[in-house]
Amino acid sequence: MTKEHRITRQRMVILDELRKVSSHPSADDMYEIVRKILPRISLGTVYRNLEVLTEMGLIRKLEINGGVMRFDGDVSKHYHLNCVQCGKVFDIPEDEVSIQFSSDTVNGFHVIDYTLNFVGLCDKCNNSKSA
Amino acid sequence: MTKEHRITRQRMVILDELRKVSSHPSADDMYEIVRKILPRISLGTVYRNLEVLTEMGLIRKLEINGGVMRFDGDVSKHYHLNCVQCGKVFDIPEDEVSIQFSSDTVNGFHVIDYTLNFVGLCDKCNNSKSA
DNA sequence: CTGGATGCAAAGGTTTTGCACGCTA
DNA sequence: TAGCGTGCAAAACCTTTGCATCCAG
Repeated sequence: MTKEHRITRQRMVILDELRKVSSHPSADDMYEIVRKILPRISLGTVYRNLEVLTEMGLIRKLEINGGVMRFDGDVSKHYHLNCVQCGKVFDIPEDEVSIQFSSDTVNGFHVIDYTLNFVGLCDKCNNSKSA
Repeated sequence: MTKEHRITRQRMVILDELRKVSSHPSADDMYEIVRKILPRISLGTVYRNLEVLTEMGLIRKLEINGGVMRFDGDVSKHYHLNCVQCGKVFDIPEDEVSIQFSSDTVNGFHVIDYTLNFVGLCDKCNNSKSA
């Protein structure tokens, strides 16, 4: 049978805090955030829980720009834009983008899922650039 | 002015070999491939050249599934599918997919580029699964 | 010749893991 | 009470970098 997942204080706090922020933090960012509430938590525990929560479908793991993994407490369908100027990651609602491919079979391959990430300039950086 | 880039034997062999394969190799894969031709080449040189060749636009750097970086000698526009079964990466021609968003401004963001990767089953794995 | 490129090895940064103890269910 | 989870620290991994030497232009 599937492995049992207990609700520990650490796991709960990590999930709660991740859901509060919109910054798409890295594991280390989460470590710093959670440490303010649970000062004795270890980085390993943060990594392990982010992994477990991802498996459970409660959070999403993002691979935005080849570097570190980022995490998202919002599991609803949406895309991301990585600002080349400030490096921050922003949400792009699903309905802003239209993507189509031959149902579940593209070029002989059975498509299960896809990831779509945008690279560009956020509102703030775009304005300060033209100023 | 822009930094000069010399044509060294190592750089040439790396580019040639990458163009020959369709496996989207990692830096370490490339190291093993190139080592058969230049046994004394170092891993650092492979990394440095893959970086330079990417800057020069002669190859592409791919971030397929959060793990290691992979490289592609084909710089024409196309997408990739990562097979969940065998882990290999396959090309998907541009015309198999249609993607649209509000020109260069999506949700207030200035879009410069985007990456689209598919996850699924390759032809081979899909067939052996149903067998 | 000049300075970009290489080989080697060490360092850097992120993520994983072994182990003894703690705590949830 | 069983065994999953935790804290700590070491290890594993991938990638970058310092340095003396080499070589392309």
